[in-house]
Amino acid sequence: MDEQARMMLGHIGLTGLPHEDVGDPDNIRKHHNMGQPQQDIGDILQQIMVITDESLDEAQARKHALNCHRMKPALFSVLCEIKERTALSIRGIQEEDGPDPQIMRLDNMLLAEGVAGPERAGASAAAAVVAAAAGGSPSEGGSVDHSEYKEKLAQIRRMYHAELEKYQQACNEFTDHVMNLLREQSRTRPISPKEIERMVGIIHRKFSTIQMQLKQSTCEAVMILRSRFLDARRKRRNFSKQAAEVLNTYFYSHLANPYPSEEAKEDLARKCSITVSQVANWFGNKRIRYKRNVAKLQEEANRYAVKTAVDAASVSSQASQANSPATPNSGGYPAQCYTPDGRL
DNA sequence: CCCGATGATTTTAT
DNA sequence: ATAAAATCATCGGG
Repeated sequence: MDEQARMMLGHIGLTGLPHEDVGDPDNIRKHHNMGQPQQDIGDILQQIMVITDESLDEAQARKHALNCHRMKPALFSVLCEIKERTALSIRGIQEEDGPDPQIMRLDNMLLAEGVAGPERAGASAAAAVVAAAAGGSPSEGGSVDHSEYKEKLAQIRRMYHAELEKYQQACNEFTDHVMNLLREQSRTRPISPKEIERMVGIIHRKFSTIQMQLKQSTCEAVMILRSRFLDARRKRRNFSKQAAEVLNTYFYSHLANPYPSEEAKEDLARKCSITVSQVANWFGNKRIRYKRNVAKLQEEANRYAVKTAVDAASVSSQASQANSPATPNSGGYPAQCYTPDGRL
């Protein structure tokens, strides 16, 4: 972890001390016009530079030595000045910390699915979702089918929470460590609380991207589980013969406008022992499939009409003028098409 | 086991 | 919000 912390500090440049500036004593003298022997400053700087490469115990001793060095206050002020000059470029980095729509989306989904949120309440919420998704089973034993689903969902939730806690803990640990490190270092170089805060923000963002991956994969797992157990297509049963009879009767007697009102749908649902949404599904399917069939059959009729017309024409080729209208379409056979009329 | 029928869901357009 | 269209997944007969 120490190694990581050091690397992170180095990468992010939170030190605020570009190496070129620090490593060059002449540069410092330019900034700070003091006639000290550059040997001293160079020595101190050298120690600072190597200190991060040492083990913690070793570094502890060195740090102590540095802190007691007679040049320390002067160096500190030099560092302050250098930092002041470089501060502008650091300020240039925009914080830009939005609520992140991606993670919000995932959070909402997990919450809705009952993976996140309270322990038991989550299960009931999920059950509610299940019931809603099923569109209200007619009389099917609902909870029986969902026991396995709920079990697996709980399993996912446990895993999710365990991982989340692990990440949280690691994040806190790491943050603490970095903050301690920065506080420690603030004795020898200028680090404002605001910068520490910024560092914490950076760390949290890093960890939150990891968290997002966790949430992403959890969402994926839940969706797979959902489709595996909850998709009503997987346990569909055909309606009874008489139900089909009732529905077809209504459809064909309202062929001009086969859009039953809400009331009519309720009536049909009652007669067929199915739900209103099932009635709506049925009519949706029926309309499109009837239309498709009509279109298909009509096209077929047209094809054959064309063919017979062509045949007839070629047979009676000696005839001076073809008297046929040459428009063999208009297969008015299933003329009862509901589409042309306005529906609304 | 193949294939069309069929109920349900998802996507698209208005 | 609603319906059409596309698609999915199962059923049921050959």
